[in-house]
Amino acid sequence: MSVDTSEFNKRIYELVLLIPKGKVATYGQLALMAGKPNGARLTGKAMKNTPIDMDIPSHRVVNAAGNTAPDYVFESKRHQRAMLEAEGVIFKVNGNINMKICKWNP
DNA sequence: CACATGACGCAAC
DNA sequence: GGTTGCGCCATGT
Repeated sequence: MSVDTSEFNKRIYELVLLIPKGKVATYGQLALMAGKPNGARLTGKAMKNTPIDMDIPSHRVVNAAGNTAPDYVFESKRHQRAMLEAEGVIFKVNGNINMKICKWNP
């Protein structure tokens, strides 16, 4: 267990908390901000490790393609898409998020 | 200790 | 412009 990983996850959570409503961030984006240019996969692991009990809007984190995560990680059913839509995130007809508009730009 | 897997990203086809 | 393959880091078997 590298201590660095723990710090990384912590940063990821902080960043996710900073994602404004109606916007979404990509794994690569968060990973880059957290100090891991190529740690996109680590971001995913970090999220998976994050208990939904917290106030972390993990549903605002999507992949670069604007595709939402599988339902099994969200114990709260497949709410991710619904929640995002409720927050104003625009989904394209194919089911992907319109990153052009909804991508978080800090 | 080596191989396989994963809420991924980007380059190439 | 959609699809396929390889690469990235960390963890699990």
